[in-house]
Amino acid sequence: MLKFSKKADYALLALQYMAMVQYGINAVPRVVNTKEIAEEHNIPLELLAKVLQTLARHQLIESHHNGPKGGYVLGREPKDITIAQVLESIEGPLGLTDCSQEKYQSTCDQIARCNIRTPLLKIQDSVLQLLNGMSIEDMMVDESPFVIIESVKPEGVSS
Amino acid sequence: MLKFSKKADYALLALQYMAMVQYGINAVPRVVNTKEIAEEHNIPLELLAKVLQTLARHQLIESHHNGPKGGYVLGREPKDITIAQVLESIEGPLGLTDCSQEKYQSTCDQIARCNIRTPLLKIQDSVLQLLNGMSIEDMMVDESPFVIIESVKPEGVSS
DNA sequence: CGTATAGCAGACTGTTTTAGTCTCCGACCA
DNA sequence: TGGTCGGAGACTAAAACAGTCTGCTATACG
Repeated sequence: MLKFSKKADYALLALQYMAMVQYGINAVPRVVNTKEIAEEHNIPLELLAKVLQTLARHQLIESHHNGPKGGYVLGREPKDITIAQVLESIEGPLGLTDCSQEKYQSTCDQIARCNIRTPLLKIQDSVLQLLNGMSIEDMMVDESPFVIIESVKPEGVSS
Repeated sequence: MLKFSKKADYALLALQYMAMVQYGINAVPRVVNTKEIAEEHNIPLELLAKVLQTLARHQLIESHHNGPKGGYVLGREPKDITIAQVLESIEGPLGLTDCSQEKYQSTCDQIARCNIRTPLLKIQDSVLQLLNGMSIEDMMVDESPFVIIESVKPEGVSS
């Protein structure tokens, strides 16, 4: 179903929150800690903690390891944190198939006669481009200017 | 990682194969059975059987329930079978988050203060549009005209 | 000081999903 | 009438996911 994991959702929520605190209108930039975000968004504290640690390891956020006043701030401007980067930090390199990573090609039993690899890689590249074209900044608007994109379904899939 | 399931991969492989048999250059249209596809692509027979049954239930393919001469043919022209339709048949309605399906919104603990729903739905719509814009027909070319799309990565994610 | 609070790291657990198997059924053709 | 096909469901093993717990180090503050 191409679904994001909970961890990815939490990461995006947290980053959006931090962006609002630091760069939002009338914002008073400050360090935010895990607990604050967890309570704000009703996220299991320890799980969010792991997510934020991962984001810090990937330099999307900066940790201020300062005891009771510790916490995190964004590692760069919201516009420079793309959705793709967040997903890759949390879920690892993203690819529609295993064979999009060189090192896993050998594990595919179908590769010998696989005729769908190239078109699939093409799709994957478009998805990646899409996810890299959107950043945390785009998530900071209250009422996102929702562009109604006509879903081009030649024929519906009967259920 | 946004990966397709094995079943989805198998479905696409099978559909591409059937399309080549029926509509390929110099093709002699005929019914193909599960075994043939499984051997051709080195796919576990019984698993592929389930996949094809699902595709038949969704009318993407037609089953010819005719004993030893039974098998499947495409339910419509390759250009009218989009990747999105295949995925939805196999993996159910696709959405980046649970809350993209109305019925599951109530199960989300974050929805009260969720600021990322709208932008996420926007991304999802684009992905859907992408997957609906590509069909089995596009997978029939031997050397797919791979369009080099510059991956727009503002800044890399350090590992 | 020393204690409470913050992040860091990894082991651990329960649940769900995925991949794959097995069995039995009904239809059909020869 | 037996062998071969699709249809359907139960079943199992393994991996992924979500969440928890425990112990560690650093630091602010009283």
